[in-house]
Amino acid sequence: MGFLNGIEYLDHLAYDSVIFGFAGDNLKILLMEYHDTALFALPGGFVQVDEDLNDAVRRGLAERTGLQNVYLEQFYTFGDAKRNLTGEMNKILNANNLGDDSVKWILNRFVSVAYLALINYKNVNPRPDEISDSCTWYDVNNLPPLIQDHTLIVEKALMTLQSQLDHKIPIFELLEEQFTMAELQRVYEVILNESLHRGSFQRKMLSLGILKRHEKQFNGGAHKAPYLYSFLK
Amino acid sequence: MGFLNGIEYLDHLAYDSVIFGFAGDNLKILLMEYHDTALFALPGGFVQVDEDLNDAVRRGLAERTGLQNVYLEQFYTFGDAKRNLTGEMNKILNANNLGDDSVKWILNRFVSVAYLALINYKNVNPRPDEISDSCTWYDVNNLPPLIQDHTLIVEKALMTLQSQLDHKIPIFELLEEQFTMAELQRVYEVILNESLHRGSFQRKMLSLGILKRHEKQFNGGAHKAPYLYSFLK
DNA sequence: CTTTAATGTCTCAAAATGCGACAATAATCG
DNA sequence: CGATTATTGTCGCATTTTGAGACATTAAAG
Repeated sequence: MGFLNGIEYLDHLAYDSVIFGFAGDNLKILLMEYHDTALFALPGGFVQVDEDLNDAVRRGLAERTGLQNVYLEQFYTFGDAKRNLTGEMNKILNANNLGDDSVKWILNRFVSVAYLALINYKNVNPRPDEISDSCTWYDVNNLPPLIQDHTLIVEKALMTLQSQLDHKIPIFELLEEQFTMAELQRVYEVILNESLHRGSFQRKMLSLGILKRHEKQFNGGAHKAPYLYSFLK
Repeated sequence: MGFLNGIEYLDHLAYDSVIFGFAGDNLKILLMEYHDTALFALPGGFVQVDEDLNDAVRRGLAERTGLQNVYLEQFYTFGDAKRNLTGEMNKILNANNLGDDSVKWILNRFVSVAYLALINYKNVNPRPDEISDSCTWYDVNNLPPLIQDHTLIVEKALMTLQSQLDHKIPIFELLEEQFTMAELQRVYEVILNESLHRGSFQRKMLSLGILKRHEKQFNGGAHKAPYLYSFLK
């Protein structure tokens, strides 16, 4: 077991979360930068000895974003023996004056269970923890270099999103309560990384019977004002 | 850490494998029965301290089935704090005279990474390990009661199979090198748990361009002899 | 008032799908 | 040995889904 701030955690087990938001025209994820290291990482954490794995991830997510009840899905567990580079972790520990023996367990090998979350960009107030300078949004197609195998984790998260876009993923978690058809289409296009035909997309979405149409908005933009939609539930 | 037969394993981390085969007209999975306990479980194991998680699972699979290079896919990690019922494990340890302190670590909480495998029923020679009486096939729709949350693990494996049947799953791993269209259709029907229209299924499969048609077989059965097919690769 | 560009909808062709029907075939049985 | 029977491969047809362009509508900009 390992201790951190007096709390006991399972050794060798961690989680990392790929937290997706949608802003402007692009998918973003939350990244943390550690003090004085220029090392970027996915927000992650450890599992307390009597805590459900899923609860641990929700706890960490709430601490980082202030959000409860977000859409959260486990997608893969990364367990290569060599995935933990002790050099990087040493640098982080030293920069934070955490070099004493009581936290040496953090340098051990860790198997990490990876989760993806879909959240509304605007509802979030990212909060860095004690050992990180920042916790901010980065464009998924323009990430800084990440520690360990975190780039691979992000790639796998994206693949999971793509493969599940048709069925299971509640895309509305990424959008405002009300949104235009163009915004919805843009989310699909960014996740699938391909452009879709406007007419066909609109017809398909409306035929699914999952959208409620509201009055037209007067959004101040030029040209014909679009309807607003929301997801039925 | 924990030791077993002089080998060191990561504590708190295990894997379980749902090994699918297709025989007669049904999906089957491999289950183990522990000595003198009437307890059934999925074949599983532990991860050595310097071993990749995926390698550990392949090692265990080879030991149980004698097979190398099988299709293997990680599908979920089960991490509830209460998923390990010490009563069941105690019973198993006692029945095997393993009650001494050196294996008490097995009674700890374990997070288990679950894998599914697709293998050819006929190529397998299931081998029980030291603490199990048997390692044999059971019809997926008629399983004995399983320990811990293993029934849940099987259900999730089946759901994963269903959701991936269209895209990613190499179904041919379940079949002989050559097979009839009726056999292939039966595999789909069993996994999807619904009957399919014969003509449409044949047309669809042939249109995919992934099948090679061979000469007709003389299978000794009555009626018109069907073509044999194999998957292109 | 005209221009411009985004929006909602429609039409048409092409493709995919559901479902039944038909002829061909090979073992079985009278 | 010929008729029966059940299975197979294929086809036809109606229906549904999809891809792509076209049109009128609309609201801001010039």
